[in-house]
Amino acid sequence: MSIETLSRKDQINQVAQNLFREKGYSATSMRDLAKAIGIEAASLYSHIKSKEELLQNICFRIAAEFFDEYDRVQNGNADPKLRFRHAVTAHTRVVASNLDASSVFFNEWRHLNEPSLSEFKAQRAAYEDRFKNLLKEGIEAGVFRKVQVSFAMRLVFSTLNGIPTWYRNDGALSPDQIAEQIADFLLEGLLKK
Amino acid sequence: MSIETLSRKDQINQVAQNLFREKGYSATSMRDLAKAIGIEAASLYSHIKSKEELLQNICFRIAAEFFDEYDRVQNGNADPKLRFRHAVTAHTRVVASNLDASSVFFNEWRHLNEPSLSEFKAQRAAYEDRFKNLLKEGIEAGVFRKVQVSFAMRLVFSTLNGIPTWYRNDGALSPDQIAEQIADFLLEGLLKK
DNA sequence: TATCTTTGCTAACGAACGTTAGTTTAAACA
DNA sequence: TGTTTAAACTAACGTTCGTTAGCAAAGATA
Repeated sequence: MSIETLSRKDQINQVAQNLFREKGYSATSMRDLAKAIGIEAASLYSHIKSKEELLQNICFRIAAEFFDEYDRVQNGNADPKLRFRHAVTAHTRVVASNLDASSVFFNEWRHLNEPSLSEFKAQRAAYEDRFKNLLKEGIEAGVFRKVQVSFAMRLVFSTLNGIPTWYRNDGALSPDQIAEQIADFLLEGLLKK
Repeated sequence: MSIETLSRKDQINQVAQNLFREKGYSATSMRDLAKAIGIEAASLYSHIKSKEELLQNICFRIAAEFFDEYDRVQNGNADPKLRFRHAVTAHTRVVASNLDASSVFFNEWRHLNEPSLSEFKAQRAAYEDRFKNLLKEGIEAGVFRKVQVSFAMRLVFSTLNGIPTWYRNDGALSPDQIAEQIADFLLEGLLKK
């Protein structure tokens, strides 16, 4: 969907995602946002309630995408290695296909106020727990090395959540391609066997 | 060195590191900073030139630490695997021992103005090149899998630069300990061999 | 065409921003 | 002790902030 066919409200959300990512939430003024769209700052308020509402929408929409994509690829039948791979590739695809929103999700969530802030943290913790369980199952099945589950989960998410710092979705590598390569990297490591 | 024995200027830098990390550079006001120290905002300017000078000092001091620690552990004699391990553990130690400054270095550098911004990017690129070369040597020596060097470097730094999002230097795990474990993770991967 | 609703505008509010000027206090030194 | 210097203070500057009020234009509906 090109940007011209979006409703103004959707357009505001999309441009806000991009500006919040590039400049940060606090350093992005409503006048910056309005100017990027081509209207006056006050006109934004015909479509949105507040600046923070924009941040909330961005953070919780992409959070829902993470959950949805995870649930879609976890049918519960596969072995631990494959289930972990599916989770990693699902997460990677969501990030790589939504670079602006993901960046905001990873870096700007702290500017949420209560009660959104607590809700955000709760959802994130629940999502992280799913990956911890996958790691635990892999270790118990003897497929993964005996690493600390919580520690490994943090390293995995560090790797995945850094994607927006370097990946450009410009056709050179598709989201699906980097998803598979990142899964290989996490599972196999750098060393040749 | 406890915070009481610091010069006021060093104290300002230290508190600024912490606030810039916790709230972000733009969301941290000079009044916030002054209040955390226990003086008035205007009094800060007896010791510093500007808010941006604080950011510059933080970013370039930790950048120098990265280079220094890298150079210290690279004597050039070791094999590719060990040289890579030394680079990773050196980087990790600097991050884990300077969580506030590292966070600012990773996340707030974009608020630098020219010419500091270009200088920052140049230094970072030079540092990243050292890791790319280590990866290239490891692949050519047949020790590392044949991955894209630039891609692997990005994944490595994503893993390392995410440390401040989860690590607390509270004695449970020392910087040296996580450095070794992270190096294992990057080299060996999750799968049991 | 007449009416209603949506979407934009200009103007402005009160608050917070980084920073400067000018002054007072405290510390260091003669 | 008297003098100099460093480091704090109060007050305020011009700017920008998110947001609101009130009004005009444009589009949809009757």
